[in-house]
Amino acid sequence: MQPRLQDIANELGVSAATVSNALTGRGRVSPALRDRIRATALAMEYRPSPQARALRTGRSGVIGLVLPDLSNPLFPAIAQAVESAAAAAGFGVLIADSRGDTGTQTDALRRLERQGADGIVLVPRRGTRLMAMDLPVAVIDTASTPGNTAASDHRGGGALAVAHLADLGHRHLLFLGESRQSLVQSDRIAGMRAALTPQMQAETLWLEDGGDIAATRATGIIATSDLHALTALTTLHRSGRRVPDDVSVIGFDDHAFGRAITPALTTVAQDTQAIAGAAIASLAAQLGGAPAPHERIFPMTLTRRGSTAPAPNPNTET
Amino acid sequence: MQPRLQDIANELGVSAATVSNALTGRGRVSPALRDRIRATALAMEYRPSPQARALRTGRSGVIGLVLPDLSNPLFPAIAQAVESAAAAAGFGVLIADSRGDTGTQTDALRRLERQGADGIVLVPRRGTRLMAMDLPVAVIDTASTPGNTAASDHRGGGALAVAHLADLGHRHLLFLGESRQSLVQSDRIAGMRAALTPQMQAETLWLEDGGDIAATRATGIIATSDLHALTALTTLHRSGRRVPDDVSVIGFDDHAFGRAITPALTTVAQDTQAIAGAAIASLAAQLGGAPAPHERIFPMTLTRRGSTAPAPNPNTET
DNA sequence: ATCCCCCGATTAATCGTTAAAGCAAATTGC
DNA sequence: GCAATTTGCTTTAACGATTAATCGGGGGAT
Repeated sequence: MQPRLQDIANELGVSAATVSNALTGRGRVSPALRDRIRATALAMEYRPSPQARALRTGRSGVIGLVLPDLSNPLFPAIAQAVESAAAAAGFGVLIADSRGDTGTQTDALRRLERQGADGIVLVPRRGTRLMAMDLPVAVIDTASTPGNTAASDHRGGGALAVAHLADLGHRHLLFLGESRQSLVQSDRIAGMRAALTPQMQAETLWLEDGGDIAATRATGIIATSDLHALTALTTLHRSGRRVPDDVSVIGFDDHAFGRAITPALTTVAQDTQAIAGAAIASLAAQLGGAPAPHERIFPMTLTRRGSTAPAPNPNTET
Repeated sequence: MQPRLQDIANELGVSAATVSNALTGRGRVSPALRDRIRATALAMEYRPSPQARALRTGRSGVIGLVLPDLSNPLFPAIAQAVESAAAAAGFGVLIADSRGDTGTQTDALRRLERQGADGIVLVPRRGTRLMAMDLPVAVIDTASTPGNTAASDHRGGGALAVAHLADLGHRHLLFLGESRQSLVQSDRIAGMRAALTPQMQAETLWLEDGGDIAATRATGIIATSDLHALTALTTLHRSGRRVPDDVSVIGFDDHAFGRAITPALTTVAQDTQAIAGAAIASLAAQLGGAPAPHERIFPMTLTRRGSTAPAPNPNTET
């Protein structure tokens, strides 16, 4: 059986309370005894019972992570970052996948609460209305979301992509989104639009409307995600246009497959580490009694790979 | 404050133990009182404290999930399936990402144990040696792994892919793997090899060795994952070979991007739901005192999409 | 020498739930 | 009709940690 606090106490002829004080460093224990206690605790491979500690202190050391859909390539990166930030802060991470549905999302939040999570990191399903919870919550979405805690500067990211293509001499762009409902996507496209120079023009194609990517005459395509960039890239290939020779393509979020394809995908990435860290820090602060820190926005970075190149000579076009 | 068992007891003038018995249905309570108790518990929105229950019963209702790498497109699907199977069985899921490293994997296992997981679902890093744990563990890997609990029939999956190409008249195949160390990959390729008909020939290319995919004269390529299939597909496109007109390509695991590309990727998928369900069932059985059920192997299924077509006419080749 | 204070430890009370034992009343068996 | 169960509920005692309250004693100040 696992040794308990009392076992260590018996071993040294002291009380369990003293052992607790020595290990947590909170009470008053003489330095000499403290060291002896720590040494024997180590020797006996003592592990405090998380359940007992949780019961007494009201803190489980576990936070919940609610994601819209793990099978969407966008989210595992966030999950990974949150997990590692949480682990670094001494928290475990309970996951819950809301599978797209906002109802399931509510269930997931309730379930995590029931399971004793100390706080929750929520990546909200689009169109979610935050319900009142008696747990600290950190929201990762966009600056446009009320109650948002940490997010990337999606507009700035969009601007980065446009600036990159502008530098390469592109004048005619296509912005590729999937759903107008997604705040992240519309923020990115808003940023793109705002960064256009007077010499440039751009059209926007929403995949939810249908429409043929290959029909465009744009020389640069910026998709709101790597997934749609991939669609663009393969569709273009198939219709005989070459990437990046004829058309340049940029994606978002730096998914693994972007490096697996030929040409590799130029992409605008989030600093998921920083965002996850900020979310966890916000929870930790709230748990420590501090008010929720204000929203933090992190810049995105563009990674240039093979899918972008200087615009083709206009003379050979038309 | 949350109502406690005692609060409900006071409300009805009974003892806390009776309330506990009524709610869990374990002790002896008259049906009439049981219903009254349940009704008031509902009315007072009573939620049992997971920590107190865990402390008393020694069961936390949480299982750990250890994955090699969430950023690898292969694993989120498994995570999602495990999460939903666990939720259905009333378990929460604590995730831990071992980030490739076997050392981190060991740490992750220890951490989950410390955090009070009742059991663990482990998708082992290649080359992992299972250490003895005093927790029930379910392993999801391959039938070739000693101690495996649930897995796909990877050999059978490989055979399916070969049979599909054989049906389409392909005679010369290329098998594309990444690492020989991966049991999953080598099992899949072994299955492919075994399914070759006498008229067929095949070469194997391991990406860890380097080598040019486009250099092959095979008319059918089977990659051990969608990711490598994607590499093959785009590399072929780039070198002027058309998919599926000149070369057919098959991947594994049915990742989301396989449907986003043009042509959509024919792929061999695992029944992740069934596997996750079996893993959770195994843990539940072990927690219930039963011996670990024997290994379960689930068939894979091939989904035909646009990347496979009849072999080109040999006359036009050469 | 006396008083006081603070250090260093102990005691005891909780946290909320459940398992086991106990006990009176109601029911059964013969 | 009386002993033997069964029923329905209560009491008691943990589970393993934290923490407020307490207490003895050594040392410094007066």
